[in-house]
Amino acid sequence: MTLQELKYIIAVAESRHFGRAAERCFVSQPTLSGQIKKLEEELGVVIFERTNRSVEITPVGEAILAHARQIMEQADTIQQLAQAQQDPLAGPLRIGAIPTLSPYLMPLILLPLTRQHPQMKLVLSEELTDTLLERLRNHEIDAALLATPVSEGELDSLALFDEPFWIAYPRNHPFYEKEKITRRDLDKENLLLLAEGHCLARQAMEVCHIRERQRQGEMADLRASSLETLLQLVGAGFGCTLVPALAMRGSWTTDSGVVAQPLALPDASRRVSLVFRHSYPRQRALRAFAEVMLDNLPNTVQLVDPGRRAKKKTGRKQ
Amino acid sequence: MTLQELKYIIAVAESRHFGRAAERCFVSQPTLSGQIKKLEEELGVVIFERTNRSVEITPVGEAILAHARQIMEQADTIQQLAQAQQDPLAGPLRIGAIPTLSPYLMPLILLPLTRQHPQMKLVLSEELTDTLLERLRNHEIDAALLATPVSEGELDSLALFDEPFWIAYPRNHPFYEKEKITRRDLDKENLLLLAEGHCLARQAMEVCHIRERQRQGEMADLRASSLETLLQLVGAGFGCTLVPALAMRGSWTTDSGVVAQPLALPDASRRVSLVFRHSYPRQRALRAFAEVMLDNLPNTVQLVDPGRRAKKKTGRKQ
DNA sequence: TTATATCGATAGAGAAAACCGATAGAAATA
DNA sequence: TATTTCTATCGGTTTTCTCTATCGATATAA
Repeated sequence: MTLQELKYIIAVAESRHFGRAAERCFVSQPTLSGQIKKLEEELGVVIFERTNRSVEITPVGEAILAHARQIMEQADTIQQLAQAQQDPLAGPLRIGAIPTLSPYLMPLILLPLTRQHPQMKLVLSEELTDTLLERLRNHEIDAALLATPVSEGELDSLALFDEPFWIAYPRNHPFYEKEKITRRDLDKENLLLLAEGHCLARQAMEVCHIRERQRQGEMADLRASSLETLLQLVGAGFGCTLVPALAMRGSWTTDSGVVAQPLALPDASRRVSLVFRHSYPRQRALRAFAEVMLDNLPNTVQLVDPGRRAKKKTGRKQ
Repeated sequence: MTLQELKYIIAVAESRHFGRAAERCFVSQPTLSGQIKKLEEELGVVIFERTNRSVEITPVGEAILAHARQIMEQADTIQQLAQAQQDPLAGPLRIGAIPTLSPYLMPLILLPLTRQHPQMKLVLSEELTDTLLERLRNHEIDAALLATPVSEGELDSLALFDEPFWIAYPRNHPFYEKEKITRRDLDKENLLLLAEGHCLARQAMEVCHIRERQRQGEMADLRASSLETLLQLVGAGFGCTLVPALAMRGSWTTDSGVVAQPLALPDASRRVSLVFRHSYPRQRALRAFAEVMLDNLPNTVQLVDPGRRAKKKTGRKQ
């Protein structure tokens, strides 16, 4: 049995004429006759009772026809499903992001995204890097916004931007007087860190040349579970900390006694990338998503493609 | 899209392994890979996301799969429909019969039929010859029991038996004294006839050498609408009439003052045949039906195949 | 009755496809 | 590094589908 054969019997049943049915199916009449005969032989059933001047469907034929119509309907639905999917942006895109990035980046891009790609739907999740990588491998999410590099064989990543780390300290702190804060300044400080598992904690230690062991002894009991908590701790005078630039776009200085200022260190930043499975089929959708992100980032971050901002402006003028 | 391709994606989805799926479909792995790739290209959609060590179905693939399963289910149903139909006796057989035959023949065969072919279902109808022929042409019935010959190009007929005409007359009629009734006797009689349209009326006139015109003038007002009525008229003394042998198997003589006796005329009979469309596909079912009929006829009729009764008896002894 | 037209079935040839075995290529495992 | 395990790819073969041309039967028209 073939979908084609079912199409043929539907055509014959509706036109009650082999010639016209063949025409409707864009095949010759012998082709159609042959195929129907083949189907009838395969099923061992006569579907059409035909003489030279009449084609009538048998009772079994009628029953078969009903199912054939349903099959063709289902097949149509499959075609339509595929068609709807053709727009690579359509269909929900499941994106995960790390907690030190998601709450500050997503608000910047959600509105522009719905403006530029109204058909695109996002399903967001916020998890630690390791969890995101596992969900990525399990096909539970389509892509993740991470601080890279991450070592994963079957994952590809698209580098988006470098996000500098700022130093946050209480207003009564000596840093408040300084214009430039160097690494030597940092070495003397009590650096507050995020809880285990946050990549930002490890990166902050690297920037400040703090070794794991040294840290553990010192202040294992003072690790915050979120950036917001961390800044509360800073405001309460427990120390200072490194925060990613995007988290500092509010008016933290005036509100809570916490001052943030850029670090005068060349490598005090993290590279944010969009990570996805090497075999992921809708990479065009991901790229469109990334484009919108890059077009809506503040100047506090440096795009990996430095020519991008210029391009964007000239693009708008044309 | 092909039913085969849908089978393939179902197999891959269920085994999550191209090699094993191919094995399950009795094809080689390259064949299956190629077919799935072709389907994906045709739909413009990736159904399976595959790496060297994992095969995962995409969300669209999942949706397509659901419909594919429904399609295969419908296809299975078609196969089963055809299978059930394979028994040519199964499925209702729509049989029409003329009114002068049906009430006397059918009671003889219904019981033996259900005994011999329990799966066979009959749908009976009783109409005049012309109506039956038209319903036959319109595919509203599958076969008709008629007095033949009937001139119809696209119809075939299977001759069953010759049913003699008997003469029925009131008990006080001079025929009661006679042992043999010849055509010369008939000529003098007032012959009652069935209403227009009954083939029996025409046949009776032919047997008695009555011409149409002559008849019309004489007794246009005395034509019965059924054999029962006709016999009532005979009993009431309005004349005598010809009745087919099967209608005379009861005890008419004693009950109603009507006497029936065979005619001593060689051609005073009608040939009863099973008539069906030349293109009718279930002729084996008809033949089985005819066999049961022939095996259960009384000796008052002559089978067309004279060796039949003997065969039947020897058959039972073995 | 004889020509003409219509319709489905059939025959033979050509084109398309499905399929297979062998093998490449990539990744994990030993 | 060698081996194993997968899927993808490559030629070549076989099957199937499709075509044109034609037959045979029937109905219509002359």
